[in-house]
Amino acid sequence: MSAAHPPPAGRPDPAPSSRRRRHDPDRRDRIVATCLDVLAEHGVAGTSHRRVAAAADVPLGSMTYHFDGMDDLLGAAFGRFAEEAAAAFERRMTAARDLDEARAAVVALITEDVFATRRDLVLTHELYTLAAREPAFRTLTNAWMRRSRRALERHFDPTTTRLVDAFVEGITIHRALDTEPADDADVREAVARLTAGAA
Amino acid sequence: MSAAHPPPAGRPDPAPSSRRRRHDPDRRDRIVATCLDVLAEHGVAGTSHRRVAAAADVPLGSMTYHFDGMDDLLGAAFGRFAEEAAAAFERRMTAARDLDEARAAVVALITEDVFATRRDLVLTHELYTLAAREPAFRTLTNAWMRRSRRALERHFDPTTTRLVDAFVEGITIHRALDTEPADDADVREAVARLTAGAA
DNA sequence: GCATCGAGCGTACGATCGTACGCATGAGCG
DNA sequence: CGCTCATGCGTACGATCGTACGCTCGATGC
Repeated sequence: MSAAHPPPAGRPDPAPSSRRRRHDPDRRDRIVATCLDVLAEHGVAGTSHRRVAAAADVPLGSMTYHFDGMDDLLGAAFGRFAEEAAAAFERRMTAARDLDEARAAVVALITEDVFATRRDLVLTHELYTLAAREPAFRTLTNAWMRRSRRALERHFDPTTTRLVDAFVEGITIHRALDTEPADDADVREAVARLTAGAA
Repeated sequence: MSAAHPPPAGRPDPAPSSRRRRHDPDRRDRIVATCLDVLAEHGVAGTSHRRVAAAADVPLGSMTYHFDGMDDLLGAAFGRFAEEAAAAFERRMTAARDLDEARAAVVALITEDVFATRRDLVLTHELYTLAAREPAFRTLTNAWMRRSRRALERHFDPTTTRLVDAFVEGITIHRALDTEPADDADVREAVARLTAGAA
């Protein structure tokens, strides 16, 4: 923490300067991105304005300037996270060309670690926990889920979609908790069963 | 919160007094129980020694006396929670007499709110989140899961057990997040499929 | 070129945190 | 009946928190 900013020196590109260097959209983004790192490492409980500011190498004052308090910051950070996760999910699912490929995609999402880096796992649960307790954050998780489901519904009927979605969620938890998770083969088998006749 | 406790009046039995009233095992228990309430309401992030002490109506000093810091307190509280949850789960599952009743029990666990009061949902996720980030708490969740699974394995083979367990977990999340969860009938159907030929 | 104005940040304040330290107090023994 | 000692608690300290306030300073209009 000691010698923070680049400092007086730095400023990579004071160059362009053509028009407003003032309202730097970079700042806000960097804060949001860094906030996710801090959240992944210290959890909501350990995330403070100061810690994020230090990690993002921005002055503390920027925090209250760019965000209306802690909840606003958390909302922005988790919003971005959910956005990216949903996008990745969509990409994966829309790439599938038929039912079998869709099933394979679901299995891949679980077994490969696309969705399962420890970081993402932690962030996901941190968000879920927040949403479970505070309804305000549920609009965020709901939007995320809705989007994921829409992607699944390109291949499965709505009912099957909900079931598969839940199953994926559950397996993901078990992975996050290091509980000896089900074998890949068993997961494949289970997905097959859940989606039997489900176009 | 205002007028909580039974209060100054109470002390049901200062009576016995025959031997040591000093080491009051009640104190510690009440702190642990109250801590769970605080956790459910404010989350790990909002749980402090002071808040718990106030809610449990014990002096602040008791906190550091009975527990070696915050983590110890959290461990004790979540330990009790997991213990109770596992016991309830076991009771439910061991009551089933055959495969069909076992399936019904699993469905009941999901559809009825035995396991799904908002409070328990919140506490569960709060614990999972902690465990996802801090390995120390994973021994706790692992023990819980292992116990739950052993109960399931009275009726299903190990592989099926893991799959069903994951499915239950996933549906539970969806309920916690108020995402429109799957219909009861669909859940029943899904469990049937997952457990087809799984004695 | 200068006056003006708002974007952005440095700093300081009050609240609250976890924890250590030392005293009260009542049980147990002679 | 009094001494002793550990249990249990009141309190105070240093660190850290979120946030408000006011200054700096570059961009813009004349």
